[in-house]
Amino acid sequence: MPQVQPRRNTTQKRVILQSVAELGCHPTAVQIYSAVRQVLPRTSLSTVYRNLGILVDQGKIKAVKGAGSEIHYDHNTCEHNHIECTVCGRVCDVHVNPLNIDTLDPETVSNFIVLEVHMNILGICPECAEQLEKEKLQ
Amino acid sequence: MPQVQPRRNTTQKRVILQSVAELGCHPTAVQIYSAVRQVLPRTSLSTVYRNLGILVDQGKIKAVKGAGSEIHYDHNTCEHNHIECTVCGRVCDVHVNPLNIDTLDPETVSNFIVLEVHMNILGICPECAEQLEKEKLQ
DNA sequence: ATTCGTAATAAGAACTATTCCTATTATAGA
DNA sequence: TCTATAATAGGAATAGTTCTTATTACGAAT
Repeated sequence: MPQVQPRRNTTQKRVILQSVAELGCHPTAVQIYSAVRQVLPRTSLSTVYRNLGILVDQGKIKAVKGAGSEIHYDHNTCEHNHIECTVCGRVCDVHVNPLNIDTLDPETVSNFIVLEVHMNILGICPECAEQLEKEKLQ
Repeated sequence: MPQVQPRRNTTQKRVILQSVAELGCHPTAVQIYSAVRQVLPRTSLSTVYRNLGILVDQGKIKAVKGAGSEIHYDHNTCEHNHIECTVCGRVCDVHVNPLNIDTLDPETVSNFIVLEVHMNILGICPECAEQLEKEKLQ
């Protein structure tokens, strides 16, 4: 059976968790790394990645995969979905009624046991839409 | 304005498209590469990636991003969603009523212009579920 | 408070999936 | 058939993430 590892409460781990919460808008590992280094300048990127993994395992944050290749981290662990700007890559929250897992007909899900439903919406954020409008007029 | 490049109809491109269709269940670039090399043994992986990109641009296939880090390719370009096995990584089709983009309240989508809605379901496929059952009994 | 075992760290190497580069090949139009 | 150049094979480069290892520092037990 899987051992529960002891977990030390290090400064790095605390600052990393705090940075994810304070940055708010779904930062990437590198953005979190930059924020953490303003407080603890000797922090390494691998420490950031390792602790993000631990925090995800502990359910304290969530990892969000979008259209891009980077993983974003979310301090809001309540069930919700995301919308991503195809221009600037920004990720925002969306609260649409989730599909009720239990009402899914087994045949429509190829007889899979359904665990999680993720909805990812692609779009253009208001700022980028405005910018595109300006460029069109010139 | 964007130039339309001339496109040559090469053997590699034809075999790559055919492989995506014949492999059926959402192959990755490496799986397509293996299949193509059974017909054209000197094909390079970069040729596979380049042509997959062209075929996606031309709307002949679709790229599907799941929970894993590899991109899967889908010969079915009709709108549908996917379910992915968290054990073996297999991707299958799912036909659930899509969210109607036009009925979304602007405020719930942070005033984004909505372009596409992707639903990705995570679960356990029947084969892996059976395997896990067996292991549990031992 | 001090000691000590070991979890966590910093630094950078390694890895994986994908994209880019360049000399060579082969397609399609003349 | 000839020719211009798009596409190819092969491999280097890149980006994001994970792994390795010597060193540091947390916290339990003295």
